[in-house]
Amino acid sequence: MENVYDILLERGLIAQTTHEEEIRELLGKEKVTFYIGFDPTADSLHIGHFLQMVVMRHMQLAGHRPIALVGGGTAMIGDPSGRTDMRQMMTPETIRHNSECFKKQLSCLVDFSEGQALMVNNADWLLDLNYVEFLREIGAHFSVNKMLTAECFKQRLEKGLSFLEFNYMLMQSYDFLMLNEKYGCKIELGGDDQWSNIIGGINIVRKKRGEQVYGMTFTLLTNSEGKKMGKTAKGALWLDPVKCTPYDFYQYWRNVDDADVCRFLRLVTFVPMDEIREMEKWEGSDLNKAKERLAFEVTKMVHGEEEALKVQEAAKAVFGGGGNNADMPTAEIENIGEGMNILDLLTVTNLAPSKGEARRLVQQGGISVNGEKVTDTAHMVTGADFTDGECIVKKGKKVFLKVICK
RNA sequence: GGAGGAGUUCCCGAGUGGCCAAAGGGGGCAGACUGUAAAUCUGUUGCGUUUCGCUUCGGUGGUCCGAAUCCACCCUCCUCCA
Repeated sequence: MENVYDILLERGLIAQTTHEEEIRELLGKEKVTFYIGFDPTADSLHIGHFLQMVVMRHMQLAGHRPIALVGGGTAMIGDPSGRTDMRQMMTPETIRHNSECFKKQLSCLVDFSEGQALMVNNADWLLDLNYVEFLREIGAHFSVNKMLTAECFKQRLEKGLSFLEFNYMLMQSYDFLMLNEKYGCKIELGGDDQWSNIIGGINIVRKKRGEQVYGMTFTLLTNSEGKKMGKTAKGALWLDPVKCTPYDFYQYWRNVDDADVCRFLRLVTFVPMDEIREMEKWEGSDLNKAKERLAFEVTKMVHGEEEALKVQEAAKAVFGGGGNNADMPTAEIENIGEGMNILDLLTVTNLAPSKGEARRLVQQGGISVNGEKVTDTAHMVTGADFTDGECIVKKGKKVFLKVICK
């Protein structure tokens, strides 16, 4: 069987490793327990976490044992790495709720059955720590001088960094120590912004237990311009279908830049490399096929095959014209009565956030009703526009909405 | 604790009494071109009952016919000193 390290490398997932050769050898010869941490700062994971989940799956498929560490304890502190502002403090209740949500979402790629993967919460050991003891045991091994030079604090040193957050690195390092002690965890994985925190953990495990452990970070999802991915108009690209509908999720991937398709196929899907290499030769509008594949594969993993097929059909119907539009996004309105002004229709269906914007959209020719462009802001939409109680409103080129009249 | 400096619309940033719903850039949205791509060009980007009205420049009060702009107090952040 191919070494999973080579697979990760080939797919472009690996950003940095502490000991390349040793890690590769270790992964090739035995079942290794490794961990990735997730801080429960929201009630859903997003696409950035998804990449970590993909890595866990690659590792699990290769026979290794993942530990998903939920940062119930560290979330009480807030990770300052690479951030320009302080995180909002979270209440213990929120953190607990969020952790529960994570568990469900992680299960879509990671198999937690029969101890093949573990899920633990660092609140279990962090919350009961004794301050003085902790300082003596762990704090003594960290050099402030060194920490201050760490890349992850750089921005914060200009803006201000509270002592609370400064301690985050110690907490996360302690996690590794505990996981190593309890479960024999040997590798810590994480996003590339976690590099400093991971190094801290490795050092403390070596100092306290005399054991050599390893760290590896993964590429952050960025587009060809180096910007962070996963931001949509509505916010982050959440995995939760309520916070980001499967249709929107699919469309997001369907619309990535030409320059990014193949890289994303490598990073976030399990499409065999042979196929991807073939797609890399495609050019021009042929790339649309690759984008379709990407969108379908990712949606399938997150929302299931059935849902992925549905939204794919919906997308084809909508953009291809005709066909089944049963799964197009919809909005309901109460009663059309004697007709409704187009501006009102746009605002009540949330296609436009305000009347002013609705007016602008109409004036600039961005709105169509049943395929007919509407340019008059006084236009009335009447019962005659509804067939079987349905009416299709299009905003711009890509946003379709089926309005249902009850 | 002391001395300075700053807080403007989604973001950066100009604006130091009326011509300010506030320059410029970024981002967003829409139009043209296309391939549901990129680049480019054009328009637009507080809210509304839209040749007009209303709300907004950290907060609260004040001066003035009139305040983002002046005054007082407060809050937050930054820099230097302790």
